[in-house]
Amino acid sequence: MNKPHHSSLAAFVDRVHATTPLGAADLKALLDVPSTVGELRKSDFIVREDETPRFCCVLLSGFAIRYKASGDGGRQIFSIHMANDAVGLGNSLLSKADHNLRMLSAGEVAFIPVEAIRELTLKHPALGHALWRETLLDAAIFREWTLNIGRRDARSRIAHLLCEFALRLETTGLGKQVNYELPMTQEELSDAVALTPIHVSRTLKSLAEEGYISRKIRSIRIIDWHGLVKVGDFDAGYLHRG
Amino acid sequence: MNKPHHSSLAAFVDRVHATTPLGAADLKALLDVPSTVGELRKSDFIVREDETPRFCCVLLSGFAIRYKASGDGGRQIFSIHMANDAVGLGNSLLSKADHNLRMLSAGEVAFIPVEAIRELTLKHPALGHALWRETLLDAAIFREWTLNIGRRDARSRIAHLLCEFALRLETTGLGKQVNYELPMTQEELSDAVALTPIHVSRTLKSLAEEGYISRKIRSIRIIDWHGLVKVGDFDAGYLHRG
DNA sequence: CGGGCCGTTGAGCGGGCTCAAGACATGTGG
DNA sequence: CCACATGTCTTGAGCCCGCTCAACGGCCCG
Repeated sequence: MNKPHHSSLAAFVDRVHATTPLGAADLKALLDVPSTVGELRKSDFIVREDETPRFCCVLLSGFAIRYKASGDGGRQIFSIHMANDAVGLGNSLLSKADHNLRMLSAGEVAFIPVEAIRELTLKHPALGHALWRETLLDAAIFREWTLNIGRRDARSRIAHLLCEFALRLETTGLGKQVNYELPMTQEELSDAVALTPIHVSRTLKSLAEEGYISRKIRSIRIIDWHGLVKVGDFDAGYLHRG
Repeated sequence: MNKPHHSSLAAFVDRVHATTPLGAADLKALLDVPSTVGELRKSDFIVREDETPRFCCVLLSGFAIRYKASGDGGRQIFSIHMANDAVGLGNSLLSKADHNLRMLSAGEVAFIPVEAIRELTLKHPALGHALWRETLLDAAIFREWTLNIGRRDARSRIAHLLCEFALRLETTGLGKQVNYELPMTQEELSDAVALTPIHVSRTLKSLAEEGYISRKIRSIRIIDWHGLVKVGDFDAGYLHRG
């Protein structure tokens, strides 16, 4: 977390503008919001549960997860974030973080003080509206995630996650839809889909044997996209992609 | 959905003001937002998936649920709403509803046109901020809900839901913490905790046999609050109650 | 070459599901 | 008031998906 950096948010601003068109003044204000860029390492915390969040962050590179632990040590991952996602908007406006936000890989993060966000939304209502919508899009993805965990079996859950990840990576320009690198271990995957790592391993294997995917370590290649979509009960509508 | 009604939002406005203090002008603006009150019956839809939401609503009485169905007919309930909850804020700012919003019981609903909400937030940034926070509080509850489904066993899931409901009913003045009416069938309960209705029945029975609760039809009495809290791995922090 | 991770595989168990029937409520019309 | 229908809750019996425990193999990095 060192030098102030102004151009780093450009890609993020573009994305917000694409989902919620903004005026020039609003765009400039968002682009010029004070922020510091930090290089985080794998497993670093961005926000820890019960802390008072002081920053809201934009992920510039790398991957991050949001999660919470249950009393008996179980962990549930709520979302996986990638470049140009605003993470911790949800946490930062509340006085106390209710979940953890942590790097899945090494990466760069732009830290924006919460007061700056607050000031921004009060001076630029349209911008407040746009950021609000940003958190709502996030919530829509999260609802599908919950449906996935609650009402689908292991095969569908994993297939669904693979489809979602493929599309989200592609929309942010981080990989080809049918061939990408999963930035997490099977244990982390299991915490995302609420299964055992062992069962994740077996399920991935069977998806490969049935010809839906092939894989080398964490590199996923989707061989039968339509088949995988069907297995995963996947309907991209909830991603609200243009 | 008939006569305009101005005082009906008073309790809702009070609640927003309590969680996010607002100035007099903002309070008045929110209180005077155009709305129509409708009497809905049990099972009526407020918003249906894939529709374009035209209203955002405040529940004045009765109970409502948000849910989504999976391809094979499974249903996942995401939240249960009660009096003075703003429902459909999350849906209404997006162009297409990604989930269903439906009455669990008969009740009154105040419908606020989405354009009115938009206008309100642009003219009164502090109000926009407050409503945004309202949706974030909702999201915090939802995360715990997902953790519940993903990482706890049947006993804990149901105990947790009973605890959450007890506290939320009490904070909105709808019942005593240890003695209240569950406004839903066991089948609906099962869609909330991602179990089978049969297993819900058995689990409720065993919670009763072990002395945590007693029940008559859908009337729940919590006998051992601390015990139930422990079984449910319940920590009220996520409710962000003052 | 040794020590961590990580992923794979096997064997056995068990929590929650399925299928099916019966017991209770509630409401409706006669 | 009863007869009946419908929806809800309960109980039983058996099975299977996913979990647990445990061992092994591959890979990376010192």
